[in-house]
Amino acid sequence: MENYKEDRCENCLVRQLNALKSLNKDQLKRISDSKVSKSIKKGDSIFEEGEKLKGVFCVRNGISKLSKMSDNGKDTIIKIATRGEVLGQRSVISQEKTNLSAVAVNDMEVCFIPKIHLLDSIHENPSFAKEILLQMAKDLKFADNVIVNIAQKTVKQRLAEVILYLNENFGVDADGFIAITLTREDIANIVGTAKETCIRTLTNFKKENWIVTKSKRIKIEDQNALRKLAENR
Amino acid sequence: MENYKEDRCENCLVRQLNALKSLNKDQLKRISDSKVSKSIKKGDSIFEEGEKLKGVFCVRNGISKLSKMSDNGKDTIIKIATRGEVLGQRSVISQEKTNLSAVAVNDMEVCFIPKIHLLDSIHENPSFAKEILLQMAKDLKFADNVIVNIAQKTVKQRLAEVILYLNENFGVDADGFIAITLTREDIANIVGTAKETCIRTLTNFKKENWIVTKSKRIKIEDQNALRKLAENR
DNA sequence: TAAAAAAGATGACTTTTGTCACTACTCTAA
DNA sequence: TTAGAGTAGTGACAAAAGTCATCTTTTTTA
Repeated sequence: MENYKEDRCENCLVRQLNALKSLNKDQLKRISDSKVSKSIKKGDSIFEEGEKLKGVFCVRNGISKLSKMSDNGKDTIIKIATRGEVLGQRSVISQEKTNLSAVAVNDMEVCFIPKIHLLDSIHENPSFAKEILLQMAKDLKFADNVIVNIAQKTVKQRLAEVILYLNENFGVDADGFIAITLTREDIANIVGTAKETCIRTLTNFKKENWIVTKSKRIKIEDQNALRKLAENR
Repeated sequence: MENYKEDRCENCLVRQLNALKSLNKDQLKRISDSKVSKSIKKGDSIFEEGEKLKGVFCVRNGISKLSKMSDNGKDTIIKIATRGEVLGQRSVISQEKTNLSAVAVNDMEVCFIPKIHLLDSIHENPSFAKEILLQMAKDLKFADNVIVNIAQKTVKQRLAEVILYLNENFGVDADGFIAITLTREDIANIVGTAKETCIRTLTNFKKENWIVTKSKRIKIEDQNALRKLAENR
């Protein structure tokens, strides 16, 4: 956690939570004043599973993968977080060690908000607390979906779903390629399969002309076909 | 939702949330007065996926399975809820249709608490809101674990884990059998596998003398062996 | 309490997925 | 600019899990 520098980061935490209106000026100022921002290099970790966090991290720029290690030594990526999203909320709220690791997928800028501010605001400001509740409710619903998908769908279907998800959430670049480049292994770790199986399935999609790849990058050519597969139709 | 009867159910919601101290007398009385209790027969549903709930349900007696249907028509059981647990919280808080179905595993008694009371208490009482936040944080952590397990472990390992979980959470009866009897299909739906695979794996465990079964009921004979398997040692 | 329904169990077979070993490509840092 | 590290891709094979059919046992209910 070295390398901090003072900085106003435009109240990213607050903005992300859509709760700007629910914090008064004093609270805002207090949070804003205490923030420090930090640069993180691609591949470096923001925090590691098992760490006790002193606050939350708000993504200003770049992309982070949140993953958890299984007993067999393999990682599963639980979530991909981008600009505006808050990392470490869950464990700060429950005052436990974090159950996830956060690693930068590309160069990032995050700002750190000491936990006292988060906890105080929750306690003093019901609307703020409610915003956080809503955020967690959303995460929970998402998690339920992931569980059902992994439990019931094939790798083929889950991979199709993940590609569609990435396409929808990160958009495409000028050439139409999905604007987030993950390694095949990362994708496999989101899908919950082996790297080789992931690559083979991508090859399969290419042969069907549903996608095109250019080294790491992926472009969707037939969204409907992917959707049909993912949704079992 | 017919068949209500007036009843004080000892503030189950409040008790479950460990937040008794955080509600004042007025709030307690208001919630207590508005509660209605209901009997639900084994196999009947409390609510169905997609319903808009008018409140939450607190389990007074019996066991409920919370499940979600996949596109392929197969159920996955996300959670087993018992005495003191609250059903429908997530969707009431986010004011959305529920993403899960709740079905009674055996005869149940639940009490219904109109959502207005939950929402009001959250807004008026920071400690109460925080208790709910903690509850959801816990659920979220649990969900993360389930995701990693389904993604990385074999059916054998997950089944061992589920048996240990049931044993720990529901205890054993006079003969040492786990005090919750689920069908093999229910167990398969928790593990996220086919009924036949589940049965075969149980047979396997029996041959290893790790468990004993008596029709539906299961007794653990070698907890260490199961744990070792589940934890990849 | 007997018939029907539901659930458990198992075999045979197929499909899916994982593992290991290796080659080829691509990016990055000296 | 080039060597080396990291990543993509593929084949061959093994293991895990799913499906379908069938029979037995248990549970429910008329």
